[in-house]
Amino acid sequence: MKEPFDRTFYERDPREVAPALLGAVLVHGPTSGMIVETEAYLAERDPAAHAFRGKTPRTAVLFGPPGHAYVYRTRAHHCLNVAVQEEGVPGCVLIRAVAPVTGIATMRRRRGDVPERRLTDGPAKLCQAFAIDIRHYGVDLTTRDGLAILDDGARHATVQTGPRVGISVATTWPLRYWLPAERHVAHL
DNA sequence: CTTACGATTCCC
DNA sequence: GGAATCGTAAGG
Repeated sequence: MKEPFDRTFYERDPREVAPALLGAVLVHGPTSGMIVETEAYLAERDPAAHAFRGKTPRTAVLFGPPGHAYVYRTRAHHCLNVAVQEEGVPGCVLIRAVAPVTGIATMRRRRGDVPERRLTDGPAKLCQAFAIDIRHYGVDLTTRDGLAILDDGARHATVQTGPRVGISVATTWPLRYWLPAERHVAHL
């Protein structure tokens, strides 16, 4: 039986948590999927991080306790992150892609007529497929209720790393992590 | 109040 | 390559 990670799992540096999240299962109602791609955003000196310019109403949850969802809107889309590190330290991990496991028919209905591998291969695409939006801002991901991330109990020795995507600064930092040979990873 | 700008996606 | 599209943050 898969269980949520405990609080201490999320208390670490985003560069540790991001690869550790690969293989874990994102669950929301009937939909679930294995996390196959993540990105780390650092609490300190990371000009690409939303928290770089300090605490605002939008980024407040990043400064709160770890393991809570940071959902933000960009243009017409939503993205899901997990706040990590201890309270007051705004590190976070962006969930960039999952591989669908259950509720695929539901995802199809929400995503429209797209190829199977395009269902959840992007941060905004997976939010649409899982019906994650701003209402999930701040929700605790360490409980089984509602939106949750469950531990698959496996270790993933072969994690691929490379530059983050979609940003305009610090573009060469190798803070993107994904499972090799995964069809559902974006930009592959 | 006004303005600039996206941690994206989809279509041409 | 370019538009969609609107909340957020910063500045007047």
